[in-house]
Amino acid sequence: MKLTRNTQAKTEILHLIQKSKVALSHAELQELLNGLCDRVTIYRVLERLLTEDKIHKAITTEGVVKYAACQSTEHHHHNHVHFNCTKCNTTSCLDGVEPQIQLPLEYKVETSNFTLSGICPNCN
Amino acid sequence: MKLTRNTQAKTEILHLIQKSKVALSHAELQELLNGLCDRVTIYRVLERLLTEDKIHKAITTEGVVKYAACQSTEHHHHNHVHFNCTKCNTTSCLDGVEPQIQLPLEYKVETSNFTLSGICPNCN
DNA sequence: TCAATAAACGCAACATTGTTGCAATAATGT
DNA sequence: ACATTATTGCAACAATGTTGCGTTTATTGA
Repeated sequence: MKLTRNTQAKTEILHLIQKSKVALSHAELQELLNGLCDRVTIYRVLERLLTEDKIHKAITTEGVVKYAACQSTEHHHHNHVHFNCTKCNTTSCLDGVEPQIQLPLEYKVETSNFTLSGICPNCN
Repeated sequence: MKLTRNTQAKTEILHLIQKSKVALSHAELQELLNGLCDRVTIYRVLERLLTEDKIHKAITTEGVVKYAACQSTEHHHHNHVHFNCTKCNTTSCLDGVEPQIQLPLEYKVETSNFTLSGICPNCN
């Protein structure tokens, strides 16, 4: 495996994502980082964290890309559901929920994205 | 209901989406339209077609927004699954497939987006 | 501990995608 | 055919994402 270094930017970005209850967009991370590193660096760090399986993508029903920490490293399924609240504009993982889908065998699934949008319990 | 006019751009864009077997992005539509109308008009027409329920959005696992025609106007469910082939880079509706999701009652779902990514039967 | 190495960074410049205001145009009802 | 107003084109802008390159810095081994 290729060497990947734990830089200040990478450490801080991962911490931010991990301690956040909701998935964060690039713009939100940039805000939180408050100039600690360059815009471009954020993109590159996120790319690295994705390939290292430290974080995963959640895509809202509007097409906005957000990032969330991967939980249990052990049997962590990426095919869980994300919920995007249109009121507080947060996206979070519904960890318990796993969608059941029966699709024709000819399809080979590699990645998936399930996102529901609406009103979350907090805003209800 | 407010008046909406059937302009040349709107008619052509809807035709393109309807006769296409796969969902089309804004960029792909612009290419196909070959200068028939402005970039901005395409955005506005798509917006109108969405509110008129003539088309619906499909969002790839990469966050790219694509548009597909709504099929049977009668009992057309928008919570079907889209499949995005990473080889031929097409996104299409899996009309028969409907995901089963049990989520806590406190969540009020308004819209949803289910997208699988991988290899489609044609590229297999 | 320190020097060598290459991963990671900052910056600038660019590409793509989406939005807004306003004057000109064209689709509809009469 | 005409008046009304939805729709368009254009220009300008904002937001988002990418690339190249010279510099910095985290790591490894002497």
